[in-house]
Amino acid sequence: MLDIAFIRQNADVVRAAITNKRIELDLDALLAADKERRETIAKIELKRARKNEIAQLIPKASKDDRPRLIEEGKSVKTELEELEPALTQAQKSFDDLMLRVPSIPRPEVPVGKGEEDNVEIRKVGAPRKFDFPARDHVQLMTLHEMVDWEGPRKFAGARSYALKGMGALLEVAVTRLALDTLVARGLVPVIPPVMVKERAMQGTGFFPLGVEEAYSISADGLYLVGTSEVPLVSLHCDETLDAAQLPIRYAGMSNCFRREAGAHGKDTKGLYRVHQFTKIEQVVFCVPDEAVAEKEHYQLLGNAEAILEKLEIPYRVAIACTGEIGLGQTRKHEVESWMPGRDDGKGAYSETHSCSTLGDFQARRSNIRVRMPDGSLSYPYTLNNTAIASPRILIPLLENHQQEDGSIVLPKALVPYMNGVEVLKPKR
RNA sequence: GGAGAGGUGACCGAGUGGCCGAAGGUGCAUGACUGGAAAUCAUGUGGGCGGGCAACCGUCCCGCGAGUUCGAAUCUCGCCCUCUCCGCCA
Repeated sequence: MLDIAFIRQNADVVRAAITNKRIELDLDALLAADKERRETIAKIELKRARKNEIAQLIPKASKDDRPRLIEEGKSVKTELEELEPALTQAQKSFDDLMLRVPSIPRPEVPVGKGEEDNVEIRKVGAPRKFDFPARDHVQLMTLHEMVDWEGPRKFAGARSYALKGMGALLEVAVTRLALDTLVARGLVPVIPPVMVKERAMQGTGFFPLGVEEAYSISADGLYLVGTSEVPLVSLHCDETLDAAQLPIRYAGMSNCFRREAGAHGKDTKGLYRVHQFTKIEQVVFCVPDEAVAEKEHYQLLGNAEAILEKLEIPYRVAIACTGEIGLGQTRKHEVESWMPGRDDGKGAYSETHSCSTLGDFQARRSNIRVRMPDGSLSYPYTLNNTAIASPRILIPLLENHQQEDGSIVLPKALVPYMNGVEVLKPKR
């Protein structure tokens, strides 16, 4: 959410952000609703002032004056009752529109429509050249009996799966490796609720635009989160943090649930796009200072890269263009891991991490404030980045480390987490 | 799920219809006192929204939402949350 005063004074900037982020929103409707709302407030407050005045006069008034005042009180009350619905309505449409106003992309974010307009920043590690026909993760996982593809589809539907055997152990291993890496770097591990109220989804910017993407538990009015960013940020909703306690850095671990509405037929093969997965997510609250946020952002990015390096997976980093960044994000870097089996075996870099700065967008929506050293109140900035998401990360892990006979040589850093197993041998 | 208790400012806690944005205390800030500190004394000490360059003014907020009333922290109804006991249970 943006400050309405900022929107009024910088309508052009906001308009550009709406266009560039490809958001559907009529800014003029918002400005009109704002005007309407303020004018109505002015009218109503005048009446309320009179109402309060009368109420104070009555106990002091003489017996003769009393009936007259009570009568006036009654009529003011009636007048107020006539005015108030207009305010409620104006406020409601104002609020609805405000929730759809995007944050302003930072200057370094390239303007663009889609993925093809993202700008690569660097490549780390070279894609491996195979001197044998490389298998994709579906073949490898089948060979190793790491996953049950068929069973779950009978009782849980499309895009469901069950990791088993070494597949299950690998997920535990990579998540623990990621978590340990973050803890060593000072993040506080958190296992938060994954069922949350609407306000958390709204507070973090996923609602109202993303309602279709979330599973809802209607009996209890709850939603399953698509990332632990939602509960982690919400942990501090309605709080006033002290600047001295910032930055707060969390490493959340949770299952994530996504309906993948609108992705029908896309990435249906394998474990790239699934409804339920496990993710370690980094979330940071910092003081509202661009330089500080900048530092935190690159630190989060660095953490993710460190994990990929431990897993010996080649990757590249790109900055996402305006059309690819979310409503609240002011800047997003994507880390794309090399997946040899993608693109019909030609291999491709594909997203495994996403590192975002949101400015005070989420803090405003979630009512999280910070008391600055000078005593003033402000909104903290929030940032987040994936540390690891599985099973997606298993795709590059298996595909990059496969041998001709189908065995997998595990990266050294992972071996302790696999109880000393260095090579996974195919079962078939 | 059943029975009961409770939700007031940073915290504790008073307040059962007008003089309550809210006593008192604690904490905090500033000043006085002190060599310095403690203690003491004095003063100050919430937020949202609207208006205003500002000083400031108005309005709203005593868990949330409706209602009664000229007037609600105080009365009524619904909801949420916390705690205790019982039941159930990984």
